Amino acid sequence: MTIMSSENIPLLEKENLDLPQKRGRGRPPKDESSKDEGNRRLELINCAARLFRINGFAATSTRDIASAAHMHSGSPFYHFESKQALLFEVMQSGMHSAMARQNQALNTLPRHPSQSNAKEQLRCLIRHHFEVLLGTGNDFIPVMLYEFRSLDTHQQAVISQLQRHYEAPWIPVLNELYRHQLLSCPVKMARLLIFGALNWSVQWYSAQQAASLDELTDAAILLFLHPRTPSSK
Amino acid sequence: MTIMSSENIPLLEKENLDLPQKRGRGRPPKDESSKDEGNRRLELINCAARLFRINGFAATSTRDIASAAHMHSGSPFYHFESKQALLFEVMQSGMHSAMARQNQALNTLPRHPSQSNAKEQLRCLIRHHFEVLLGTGNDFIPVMLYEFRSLDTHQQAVISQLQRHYEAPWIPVLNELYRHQLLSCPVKMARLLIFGALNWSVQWYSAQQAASLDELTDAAILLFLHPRTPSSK
DNA sequence: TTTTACCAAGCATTTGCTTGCTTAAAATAT
DNA sequence: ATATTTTAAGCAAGCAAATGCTTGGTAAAA
Repeated sequence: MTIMSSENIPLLEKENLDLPQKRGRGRPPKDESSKDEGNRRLELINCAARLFRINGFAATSTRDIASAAHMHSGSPFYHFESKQALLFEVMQSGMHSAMARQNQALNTLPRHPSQSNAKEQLRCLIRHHFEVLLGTGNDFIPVMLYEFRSLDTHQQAVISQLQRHYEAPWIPVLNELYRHQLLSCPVKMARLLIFGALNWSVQWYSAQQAASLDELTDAAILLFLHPRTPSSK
Repeated sequence: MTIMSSENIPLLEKENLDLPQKRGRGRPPKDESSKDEGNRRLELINCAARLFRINGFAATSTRDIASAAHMHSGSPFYHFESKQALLFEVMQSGMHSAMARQNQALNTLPRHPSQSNAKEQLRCLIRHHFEVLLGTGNDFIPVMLYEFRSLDTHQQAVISQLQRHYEAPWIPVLNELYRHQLLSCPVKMARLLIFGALNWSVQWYSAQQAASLDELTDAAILLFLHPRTPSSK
């Protein structure tokens, strides 16, 4: 972003003069559901995630982020020690949220109903991953996928660890499918290629005009899984 | 990159004082194979491609590029009107080169040997695409894939057009495979998912330690294509 | 009175790009 | 063959804007 001369946010500055709270200076009221912990901080993370996703990390200035959160240019550095630390927080909170929701999605599946529900488990994992990648307001994971190199080596190690945790539930499922010959490609390679196919969707998917996430999931299953019994159906 | 105080390239400045040609000022000799057209300009494109790939477009300064090409900070602007124009050139020349080599690769295939060599054609296309993505010194296409948003709308349209040309030969091949039920997923979706799986490899592939490009190609074929005849062996 | 959450102002770099000049090879004229 | 002009390629210096971040203050809630 360019073309903005020093400290703007001009509209809000004028508009809110007569509003009761002005949402600016001073300690915020502790009212409303008590857990106010990091309310403004969270807003910064959300705004940063959106801007990082749209413009990329290096092309987004801390002034852009502050402005999107209706702050002045120096204020984000009260909440985060650096721009890079903010990026790191975006990725970390995105991963934790994604992992929590993945486990939740897996738990809704019927509990070990005999052997080969591996296919249904894969469908569930893929469907949820599309949600994480393409769902509205889910900017965190795309940022993680496309701005990994902007982290320092230590931060990269932490995120890699989280990614390994996220992918862990996929491995036994893929192994099972390989055992039953629904998957012909060795599991290690299959995992890399499948995640690639899914992750790349953030490049071309647009909510309007394109297929639904369910249809995407069906297509992916058709592409990756080979129906072993020609006698079926 | 940072930490370098004004106009450096200090080593070359001193070292080459007594060398005959100093490779700097003045018109370059027209010798050697006559076609010298844009020799220095080409060097800039190569250096820019490498740096853009490693650090990203926004995180690479024009000073970094100049320095990598052993020039001073303003000199690239003799050859290119802007940093963005240089990015555009990187992508364009990368696409033209990739398209030329793709056609060349397809032409080495045996000419229409009866019907179903579609599988061999797909293998050829995938193998070549891996080469384009992962071959040594091929920074151009990865830059195109990951820095598309840094172009303006007109440039994006031009590159999209080139991409459509590049993907054109894939479509009849995929249609043929779908007709023969070697591919179960509708062609349009299959194309998007397959390119995703391949393109994503630039994120994880490393020449040492990993598989060869041939092995990658085999794995991809195994994942995407369903062997229709269980009797075939 | 302490703490939280910010604002106001600005500093030090970095960055994209410009301007004016220089050098040496190539083209042309003598 | 020599002298002159032209041109490709770049250097040297720097400007204006943008950027990451710091410092000192301040209002309000606890």
